[in-house]
Amino acid sequence: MTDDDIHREIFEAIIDGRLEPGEKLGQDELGKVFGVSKTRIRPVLHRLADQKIVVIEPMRGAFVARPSVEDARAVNAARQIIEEGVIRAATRAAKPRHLKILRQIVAEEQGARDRRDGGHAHRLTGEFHCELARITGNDVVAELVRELVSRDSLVVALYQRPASSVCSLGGHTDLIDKIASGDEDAAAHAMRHHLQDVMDSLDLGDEGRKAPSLATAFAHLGSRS
Amino acid sequence: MTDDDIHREIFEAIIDGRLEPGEKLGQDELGKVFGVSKTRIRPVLHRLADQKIVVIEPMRGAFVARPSVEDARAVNAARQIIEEGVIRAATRAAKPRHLKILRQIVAEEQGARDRRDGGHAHRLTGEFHCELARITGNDVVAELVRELVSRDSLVVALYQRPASSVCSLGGHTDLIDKIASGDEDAAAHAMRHHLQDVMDSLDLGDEGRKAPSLATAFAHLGSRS
DNA sequence: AATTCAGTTTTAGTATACGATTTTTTCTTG
DNA sequence: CAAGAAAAAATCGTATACTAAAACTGAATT
Repeated sequence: MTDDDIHREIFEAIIDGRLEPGEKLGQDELGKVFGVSKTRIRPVLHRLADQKIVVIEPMRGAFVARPSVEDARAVNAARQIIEEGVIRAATRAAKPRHLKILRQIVAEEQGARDRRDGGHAHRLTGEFHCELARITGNDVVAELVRELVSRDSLVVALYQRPASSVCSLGGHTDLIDKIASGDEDAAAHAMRHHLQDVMDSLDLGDEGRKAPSLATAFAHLGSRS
Repeated sequence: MTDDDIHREIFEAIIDGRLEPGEKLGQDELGKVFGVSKTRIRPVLHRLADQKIVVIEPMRGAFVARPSVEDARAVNAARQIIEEGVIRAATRAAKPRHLKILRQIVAEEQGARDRRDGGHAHRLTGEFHCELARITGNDVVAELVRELVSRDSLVVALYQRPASSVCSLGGHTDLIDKIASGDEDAAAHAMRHHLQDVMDSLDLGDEGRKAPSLATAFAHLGSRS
C-alpha cells in the first residue's frame, strides 16, 4: 500500500460521493483503515488540501471540502477560461482517432444514463473533458484539466439538482461536431456555453443542501431572534 | 516560522537560482537551517514536488528539479494553450486600470533590464503574466498561471542563453496594445507567438548546461565504447 | 593500478511518544 | 431543569527514536 494508493483511495471516495462534503477525516481513523500510522496519512491529507478536495482547519483536522457558491462559480469560470484554450488547441490537433475516442465516451455516457447509473455517467462526463485535453498531446495541460474537473465534481456533488443529469446530454456531441468541423471559434464558443449550461443546471440558491447552516435549516420557523 | 514560510523560502531560493537545479535537498540539513525537525521539512518537500519544483527519488531524497528538454517544451506548450484562453478572457474583461498596472510592470521590467538586474527583470516577466491572469478576476485561473510561470522560471534558469534577456522586450507591450484594442483574436495570436519567442530564445540544444550528463560532458572526446 | 566487496556511515522513511489544543462529558450552580 | 464551568477524553501537530536502504570508505584481490 503505497502513498499514492492511499491518496487515490480517499480521492475516489470523495469524488464518488462515498464521503460527503464536510465529513471529518480523522488521521488516526484513516490510519487504522489503511493499517498505517497517521504519519503517512498527514501528507496525503495535505496533498488533497492542495487540490482543494479537502480543507484543513488548523488544530481541528481535515474535512471533505465543501466549496461555497462563490467557489463553485469560480471553478466553473476557470474551466470556461482554461478549456477555451484547450478546445482550440484540441481542434487544431484533432485526428480522426481522437474523435473516435470522444464519441465512444459519449456513447458509454449515454449507456450509463440509460442504466440510471448517475455516478458512472458523471464520472464519464469528467473523463470526456480530460480526454479532450489529452488531444492536445500535452501532459501538463491534461493534468491541469484533470484537477479542475475533479474540483468541479465536488461542486456538482454538492449542488446538483435532484432530477437533472440529462442536461449535458447533447453538449458533448455538439462539442465533437464542432471539433470535427475544424472551426476553432465555433468549438470555443460551444465549450463556453456547454460549461455555462452545466453551471446553470446547478442549484446555487442555497449554500449546499447537505449539512446546511442552522439558519437555513430552520428557515421555515421564521426568524424570531 | 510556519510551514508556508519554509515552503516560500525554499521555493524562492530555487526560483531565484540560489539553489541550482539538481542540488540535493537533505531533510536533516534543511531542518537545521530552519531550526525544526525533518518532520516538518518532508511535507514541504512533497508539496514542492507536486509543483514540479523539486523531484523526489524514492529512498534517495529530494533534489531541485532539472526539467528535461521535453519538460521545457511541454511547459511552454501548456502555457501557449492555457494562456490563450486567459488572454482572451482578459481582453474581454480588461478595464483601463488593468492596462495601467500592466504598463507599470513593463516599465519596471525595462528599468531592471537597464540596471542589468536580470534576476529582477525575469521575476517581473513572470509577474506580468500573473497580473494578466488576474484581470480575469478569477483566483483559480490566477493560481494556475502562477504555477505554470514558476515552472517555466526553472526552465529558463536552466536553458537561458548567456546573453539573451532582451528577447521579450517588445513582447509584453505588444500584448498590452492588443488587449487595449479589444481584438481578442489578435491578442491570442500575439500571446502564442510571444511564448513561442521565449521558447525559441532558449538554448535547448543540450540537456542543460549545469551538471551535464557524462555523455555530453565528454562528447569532445568522441565515442570510443 | 583498477576493481570489487565488506564494513561503516549517512540518510530517507516510518512508527511511536509527547505536548498542546480542541471537543466532549460531567458536575456544579442559579 | 438549564446554563455555565471544570475535568476528562480525544485528536492534532511536532519531535524523537528506530529501521532499512543507499552512499561512502578502505582494504583485499586480480
